[in-house]
Amino acid sequence: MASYNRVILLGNMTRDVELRYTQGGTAVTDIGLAVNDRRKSQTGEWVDETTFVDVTLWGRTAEVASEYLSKGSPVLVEGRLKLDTWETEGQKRSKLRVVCDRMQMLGSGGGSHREVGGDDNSLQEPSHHSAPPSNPAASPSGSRGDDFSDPNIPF
Amino acid sequence: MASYNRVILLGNMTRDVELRYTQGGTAVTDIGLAVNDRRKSQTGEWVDETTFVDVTLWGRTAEVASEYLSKGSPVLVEGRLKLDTWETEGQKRSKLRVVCDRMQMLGSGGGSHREVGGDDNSLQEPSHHSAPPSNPAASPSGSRGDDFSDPNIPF
Amino acid sequence: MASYNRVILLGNMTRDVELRYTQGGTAVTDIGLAVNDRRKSQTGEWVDETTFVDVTLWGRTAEVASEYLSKGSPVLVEGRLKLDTWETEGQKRSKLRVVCDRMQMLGSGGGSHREVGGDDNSLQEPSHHSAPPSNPAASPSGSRGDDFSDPNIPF
Amino acid sequence: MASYNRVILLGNMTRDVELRYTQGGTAVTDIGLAVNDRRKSQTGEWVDETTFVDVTLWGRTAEVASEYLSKGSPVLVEGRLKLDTWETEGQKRSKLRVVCDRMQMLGSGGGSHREVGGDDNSLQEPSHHSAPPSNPAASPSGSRGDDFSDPNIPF
DNA sequence: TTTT
DNA sequence: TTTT
Repeated sequence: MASYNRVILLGNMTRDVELRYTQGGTAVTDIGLAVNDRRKSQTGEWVDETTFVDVTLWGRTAEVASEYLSKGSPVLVEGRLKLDTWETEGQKRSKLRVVCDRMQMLGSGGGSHREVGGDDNSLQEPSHHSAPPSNPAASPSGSRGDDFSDPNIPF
Repeated sequence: MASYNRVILLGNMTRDVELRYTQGGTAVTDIGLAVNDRRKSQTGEWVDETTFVDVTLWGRTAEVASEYLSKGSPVLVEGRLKLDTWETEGQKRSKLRVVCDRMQMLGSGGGSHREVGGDDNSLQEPSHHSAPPSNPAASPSGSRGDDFSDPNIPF
Repeated sequence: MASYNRVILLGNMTRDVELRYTQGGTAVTDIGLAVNDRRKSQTGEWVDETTFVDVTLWGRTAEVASEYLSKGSPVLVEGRLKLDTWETEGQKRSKLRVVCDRMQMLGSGGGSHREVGGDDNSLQEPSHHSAPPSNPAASPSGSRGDDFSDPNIPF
Repeated sequence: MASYNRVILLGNMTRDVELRYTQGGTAVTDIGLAVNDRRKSQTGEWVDETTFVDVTLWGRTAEVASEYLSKGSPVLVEGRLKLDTWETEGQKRSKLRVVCDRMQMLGSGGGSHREVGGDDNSLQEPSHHSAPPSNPAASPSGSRGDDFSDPNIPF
């Protein structure tokens, strides 16, 4: 019953980013990632083995990728495996891809520190994402600062 | 400049959960985890090596842990390393712990499927946590269902 | 140029283990894993989303799986994504699977502590796998104990 | 009983590498890693939070680090948490560090593809690391090539 | 004890 | 300070 699903990939983008938008206005994109692995063959030479993976980025992560990344860019993504299934001419088909939770750009050029996705990284309310939605009064935006002033929580 | 920080531990709790609350009303707790590793010694016997780690849980995750877990419970946590630093008698001290993003209970008894933390796992807006806060109109809660009806996004 | 490829899955086996052997006598098997994820739908109910993944186990790991696991068994695997490619009727096809480096059984019944794969977990020579093969004299099996007696390395 | 222990860090080295050797001739080093995290403070500014971690590298991995890395170098390490314990003046002390299984250099300058640690990445015998060392006859080096020619194993 |  |  228990389960866990985590993928961490560091590779290079195989194409430029093409942003789409849902009807609700949320940005989405499927980037292609090439993850290289060099392994020694039986004859002793090094053989490159490349794994091509499609990675879906949502929301702000997709927009940041679109703005800063392009074909060839190195990038680290963290996410989960997802299985898409569909039918073509009566044939069941399926494909694994990664849905990204977090993206870390690794551009050698830029010096910008950018990680997107995951929680919103706010210090004062580190776990707002797991706060009970049924009790919005527990963390109104106006009172968030209170948490941080708690002397017992040196977060 | 780029960075990444990820820890995944599966172990047993070394004590019961003691919930605390910040002034803002957010639940917090530091659980103790014992992670066992069995390694072969030089004489060929198996030697157990245990790593004890303190893991901080926030918000709903802390509450769920408090409700369902106790000393001895197996649990999987995902999070990041965090360094606490302080001074005692003029001595600088520091300690690594883990701040949990996600928790997965592994109780052999219960059949309940429970994973907490991370995003809120809502299908219709998978990355709301990374949505641009500066543009709330782009994803008002009343229109979230729209995203899901988008025919081009078989998420 | 840099790359990294890591997958960690916890799920249940979708079928029994069928061991095969290479001509060289190495055991191998492809297990099926069902990784469940429960997410909240737009209407508020919990929807189960299952990701089916094929995972290849090699050597001792395959043998242990064959001995202890069967359809339904919970298991945690760590490995990397691998892309298989082939042609069917002139059509290029490909499929992602996971090649397992490490397996951890999670059977609620058994109390046996078993993790297989990865290094051989020998305390006295923790990194023999990355020892220089060009200098076998540096770590002959007969002298391995020496490492452990090194007073400066409280490993 | 089950356990899992995995850490993945990407950061910058806080000092140059100082190689040591065990009596058995195995290289070892403890590198310092600074892992930066930028989080938004309650007042809306970005605050940098740095986690300093000691990471132990063994064998070939230590040597490669010593050769190619220095203070400031970006590097990705994968390993496990380990708890060191000792006594000072009757006081029990302990410290968490990471023992590295795998290292990936991320030098912006070099174009060299280098990952060290883990298995030896040989295509023809992917899981030799989990082969029973007590039975070398099961995989003599002379017969390793056979595995690869197995038509049923498109590894 | 600290890196970008 | 410790869990199975």
